[in-house]
Amino acid sequence: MAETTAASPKATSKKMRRQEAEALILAAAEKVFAEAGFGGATMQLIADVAGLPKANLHYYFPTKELLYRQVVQRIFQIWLQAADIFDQAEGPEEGIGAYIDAKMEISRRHADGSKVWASEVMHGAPVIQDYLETTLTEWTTGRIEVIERWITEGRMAAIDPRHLLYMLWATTQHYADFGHQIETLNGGAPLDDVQWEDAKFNIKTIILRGIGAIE
Amino acid sequence: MAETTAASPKATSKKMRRQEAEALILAAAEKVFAEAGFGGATMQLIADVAGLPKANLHYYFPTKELLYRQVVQRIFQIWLQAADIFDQAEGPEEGIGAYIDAKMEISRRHADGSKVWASEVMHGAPVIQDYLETTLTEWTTGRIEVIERWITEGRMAAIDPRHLLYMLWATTQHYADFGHQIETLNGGAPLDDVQWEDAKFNIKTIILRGIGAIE
DNA sequence: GTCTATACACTGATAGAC
DNA sequence: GTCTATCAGTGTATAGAC
Repeated sequence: MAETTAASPKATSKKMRRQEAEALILAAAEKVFAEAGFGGATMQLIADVAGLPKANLHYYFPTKELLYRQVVQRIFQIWLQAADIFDQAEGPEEGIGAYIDAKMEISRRHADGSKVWASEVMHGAPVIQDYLETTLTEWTTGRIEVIERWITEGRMAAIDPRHLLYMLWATTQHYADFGHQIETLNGGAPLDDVQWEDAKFNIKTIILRGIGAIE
Repeated sequence: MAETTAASPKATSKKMRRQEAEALILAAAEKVFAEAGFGGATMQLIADVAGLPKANLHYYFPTKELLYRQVVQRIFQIWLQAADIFDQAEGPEEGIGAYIDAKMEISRRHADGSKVWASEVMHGAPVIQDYLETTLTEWTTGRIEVIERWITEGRMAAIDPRHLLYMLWATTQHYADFGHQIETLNGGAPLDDVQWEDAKFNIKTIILRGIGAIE
């Protein structure tokens, strides 16, 4: 289906639609915020990465903080999306295993987002604090109940669900947040496909065996 | 033993010795860099926290980057000091167990330092890259050999030592770097003594059992 | 909607009195 | 060694032409 009228010269090609411009800016912002932090990032640099004049950024996102806020909220959504897998599972081996796979995939595909998230939390979550207190707290409580049920059913050892969750978050996100360190220890090269599979396999093996979900 | 001469009115009380002033500034800097990141930290704020005029900072540390560099290097030393424990052990249960205890203690006592370190690595290690390529790489290689020997001796399962180390780093440092998130999920209160012991115990249980070092 | 030019605030760093 | 006053540079944000 064509635009409202094909006669309009400012249809789709030259004039970017609002949504496209915003997505372009958000992508550039995520990259720059990840590399330089909120304080180190400049609107000028974000504009350069996006290939737009600086003033355009302020047209779509009035302030730097508002732009940052949107970036963080987007990441939080991705962070939560991996949660669904947890619920659909019928046991710890499947549920936690799939959760590790999903979070590792996020660390690989959205490394910049993960870093922005880490930075935000490290600095006391000035923007996302309300989400931590509501959405994240509720999600965590729900998952703790699931794990406790698995323990009661004798499908895994009686470990503290809270510390297990922290270990899952820490370990998977480490591959994004500390990716530079891992890359350096890997001889300067990013992990290849095989190494990522190795990482997933090792993590799953240690944790699932550690909680008594597998032999 | 008194100062060179007790007659000097600017002996010890009023006139801070160089070492003391530097330590005071470094402590304030670590706190501010941890809370705001390198870009977000200001020399003015560091000065305020240290209780000194801004110009004094530039007297002891000519530039902001040099001050930051010293903070990062100090943290790296603490990071490495926990390594010794690893070597003195005669098996994985003792060695890795003690290493977890030591790194958790660092996360608790030097949370700010851990955050500065995390931030530095996340942003591509602009200051500490040479240490990653030399000291850290050598340390890691040495520890991998130890773990491989333990595997050969049948004292633990055949997991990839590299990913085990990453898991150890990630999990222990998470309690410092994501301390704010953990605190929020703990009802807004920092972990108390018992909870820290719980954390250590759960981590050790899962990992040591996960690598087949204990039942 | 897009972009150039610019206002205004802040920051790192220094000069120079004490 | 310590501190006040200040400079030069940079950053966010906006005004206003197109």
